[in-house]
Amino acid sequence: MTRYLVTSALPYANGPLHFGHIAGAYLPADVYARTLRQQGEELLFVCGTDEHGVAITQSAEQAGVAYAEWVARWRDQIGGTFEALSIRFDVWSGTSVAPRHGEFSKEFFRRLNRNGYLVRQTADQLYSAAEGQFLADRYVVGGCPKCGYEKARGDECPRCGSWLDALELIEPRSRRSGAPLERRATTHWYLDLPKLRDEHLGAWVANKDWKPNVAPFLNALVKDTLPRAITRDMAWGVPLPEDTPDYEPGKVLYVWFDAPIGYVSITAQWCAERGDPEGWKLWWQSPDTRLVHFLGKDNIPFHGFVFPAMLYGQKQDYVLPWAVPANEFYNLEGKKFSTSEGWTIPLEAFLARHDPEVARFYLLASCPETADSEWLWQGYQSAAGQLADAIGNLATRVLRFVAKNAENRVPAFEPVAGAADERFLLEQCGPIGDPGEHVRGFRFRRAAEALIQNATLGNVFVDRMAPWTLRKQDPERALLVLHLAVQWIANLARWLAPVCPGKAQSLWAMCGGQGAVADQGWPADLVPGGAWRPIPAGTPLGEITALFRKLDDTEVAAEQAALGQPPS
RNA sequence: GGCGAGGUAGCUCAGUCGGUUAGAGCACACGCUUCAUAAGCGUGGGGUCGCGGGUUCAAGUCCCGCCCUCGCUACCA
Repeated sequence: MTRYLVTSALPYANGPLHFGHIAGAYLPADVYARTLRQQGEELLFVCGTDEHGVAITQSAEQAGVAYAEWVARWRDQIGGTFEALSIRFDVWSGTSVAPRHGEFSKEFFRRLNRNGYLVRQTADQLYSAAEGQFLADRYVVGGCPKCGYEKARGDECPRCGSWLDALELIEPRSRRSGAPLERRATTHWYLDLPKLRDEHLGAWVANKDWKPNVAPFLNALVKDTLPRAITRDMAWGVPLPEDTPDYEPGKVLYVWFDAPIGYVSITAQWCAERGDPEGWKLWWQSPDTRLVHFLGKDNIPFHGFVFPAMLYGQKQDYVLPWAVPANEFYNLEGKKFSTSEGWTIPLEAFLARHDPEVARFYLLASCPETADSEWLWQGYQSAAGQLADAIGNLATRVLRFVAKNAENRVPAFEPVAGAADERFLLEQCGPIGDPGEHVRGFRFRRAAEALIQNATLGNVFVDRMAPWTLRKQDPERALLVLHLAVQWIANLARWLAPVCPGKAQSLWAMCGGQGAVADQGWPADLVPGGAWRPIPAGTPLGEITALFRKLDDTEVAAEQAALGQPPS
């Protein structure tokens, strides 16, 4: 049986997440996972923080905190963000704490080496004796060999724009400490991407059905690929296996290499916690698995080529990604999100004034599927209005009417007497959308539209039937109509559950539904006489409340005005 | 510089293999309705499809050139 292994790009444990990240790699994945699960699929949703790398060591040192504590802080902080937004992984961990992460990473390295996909190369790099480490190009400053500018960076000169090799800089020094640097030879391991491409990955990439915004980019990348270094001289990370030929201490696996292996080790953690230490193999090495990587476009090279190459190079029947729904970038009111400049929406402030479930809907409805898109406060206002007017108001107008005129219970339904009205609802009030189909096709904006479309269909039905008129002229028929309307709203709750889980639960309960709405399956058989009516006749309604609050213009103006204020 | 993506209604965006009069939502205008969160339903106005040329019976769609926006350019994850 097919099973789905869903991942979201591991966030780097060095700063907060903002709505741009959420809209790109996390919320769509969560909605996908919830939808498929509600449709009965077997699915595992894994994520955790990416916790190695030099950027983390520098930030931790600057903060005067041990590396492990620094990443734990961000792991908890980011985990809290997901929790607040109801983004729920089956397992949330991190690459420095998943119990077998080091073991898996070393094993990946060993097998790649044994299978002939690693090469060693020695090259000069700039070494800081004062800091006791080699420095990445971007952490080096010095004189530009082209224009003489004194503060050129190791990768690029900000004045003349030339591309630079850090070794060409005049009097190179550390950007942080200003300490002078020396050339020193170091030997590193490289992943032989050209070889992996020629054996299998090139054809795999060329034949895969990528999203149209991904295919040209990825094919160009694969064509020009070079071997890529996978080790670094530093202390924080997964050490090289000691049984490596010509082993030298002091080297760790480069963070980009061990990070995606986190998907595997975190899966193994979940399995082990359930008493099945070898269960990860079923998820990673069975042809029945569909591996789905959600990510932002910055991660396309890794998930579309490099990590698949690492998996293939194991020769252990690892599955390669089945789908890589890569989203573009998400901006805020016309500019990039920038935490340092205050051009962001701080989560605590947002939660104090707004509803995270409305944010989920709006982020989904505006998600950067095919092109960059943006958060607009007016758009958020409009989305809240759509939810309140189309869904919330449909519920209250129908349910309050039932409460007043039908003893607050789901009225009875006579299939024969009600057949014409059922047919009218399902066939004459507009096309029925299926948000689930759109979600499966990674068309999240369409899924949000389909949700509203189905709510509108309910409103059309109520308007055409006018139960307030029928009540006086044909009370029995009015009850049939109300029965159908309540059942339709109960289905709306089921469609809504992956996007706004809490609201959907409230809506379900208002209709008299028992248990968790996410356990009620997906609406199906929406044809006259079909089994699409989930609530038994006679069920008492739950408490009826307004589901969604709308924003007025002054709130929107205040939010817009708050942008760009540096964080206090 | 190189590579890639994009430019369609006031706003956000669809538009399949070239094929009827270029679509949707929001916003706006008018009408209907009064059950409901001043909500709902219906109708309508609104577009030189970035600019110029070409191919074709036919171009938003294919080809060439130009303008503009954005991203990447690999040891930053």
